Amino acid sequence: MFKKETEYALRGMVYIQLQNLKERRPGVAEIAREIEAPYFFTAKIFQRLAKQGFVKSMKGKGGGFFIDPEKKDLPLKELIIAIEGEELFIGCGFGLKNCDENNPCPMHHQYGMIRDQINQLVAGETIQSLARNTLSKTLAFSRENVDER
Amino acid sequence: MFKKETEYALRGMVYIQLQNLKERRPGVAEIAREIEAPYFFTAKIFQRLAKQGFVKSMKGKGGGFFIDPEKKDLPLKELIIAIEGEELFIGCGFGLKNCDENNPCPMHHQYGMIRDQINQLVAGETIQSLARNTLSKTLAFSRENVDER
DNA sequence: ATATTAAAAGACCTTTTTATCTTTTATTAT
DNA sequence: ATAATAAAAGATAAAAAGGTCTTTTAATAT
Repeated sequence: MFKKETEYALRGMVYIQLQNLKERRPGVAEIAREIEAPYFFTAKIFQRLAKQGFVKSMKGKGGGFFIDPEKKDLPLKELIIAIEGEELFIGCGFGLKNCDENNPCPMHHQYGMIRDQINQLVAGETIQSLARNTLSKTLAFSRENVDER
Repeated sequence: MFKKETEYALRGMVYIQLQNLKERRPGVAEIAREIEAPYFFTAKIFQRLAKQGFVKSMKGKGGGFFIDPEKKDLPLKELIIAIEGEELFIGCGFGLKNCDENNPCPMHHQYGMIRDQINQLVAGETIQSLARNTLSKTLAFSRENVDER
């Protein structure tokens, strides 16, 4: 569905957000290790995202990445479009350039529903909301490790 | 969503089926022209699909491609998997290798619904059913051209 | 028979995606 | 000040996707 670059970016952004909530600023080495992505590729991706303002960074000792609090509720869609373009969100399943209601491809209706659902997902979720999902899942999971006697 | 190769294959297969219904066997040149795909790339794609049995072909004068009547109700999924693999139908939206109910990615639930819908579409439709869609649309469209006085 | 037609085979090329590495610049703890 | 740390920049390279071309094989109409 998404490109590798997008997957790494999403995983990394959620990881950064989770660490930021603990008052930490992870560096590339930590991010790459935790999200299981190649170090240099991860570096390049976040360098680009920093330049585009999706993430902030600090150089030097104690430096690392953090998410601008003003941007933490930005829909995933904006981030994904910045990385891989909007083809997935507007394109035709058959690859036709002029597929619409008046000139529909053979899957027009069925594919339209899927595309709508994809749009709904990425427009509705944010890095913040995904981090919260993880947090509540982790909490639920760690509860199983609680000694309940 | 799909790879270019898959898009061309789907468009071409539906075109072949539509022509077969008119007792015609289109050649590569005609198919490529009609589906607006590069000639040699189209040739390669259908050569491969012929080898895999998704389509039959005849060489020489009057030759061309046609769909084995026994295969015309084969789900699109089989065709698509043969071309680009099954990643789209089983993979995690975050790109995690071990994403499941017990170890879900932050989008697990939401993405699962989309993946299910994709699977439903490609498992339910066939080249035959898509050709029928086109036919009924074309009919509806050409009706507008009918002089109704 | 043979000329013509059309697919099969496979070598080759280009672009995009994915990944790696080196050098430079900025920051901070000491 | 300076040593250590970490991101920025940018060159390079490997792999996959997308596309092109030439030669060979098979079929058929004449």
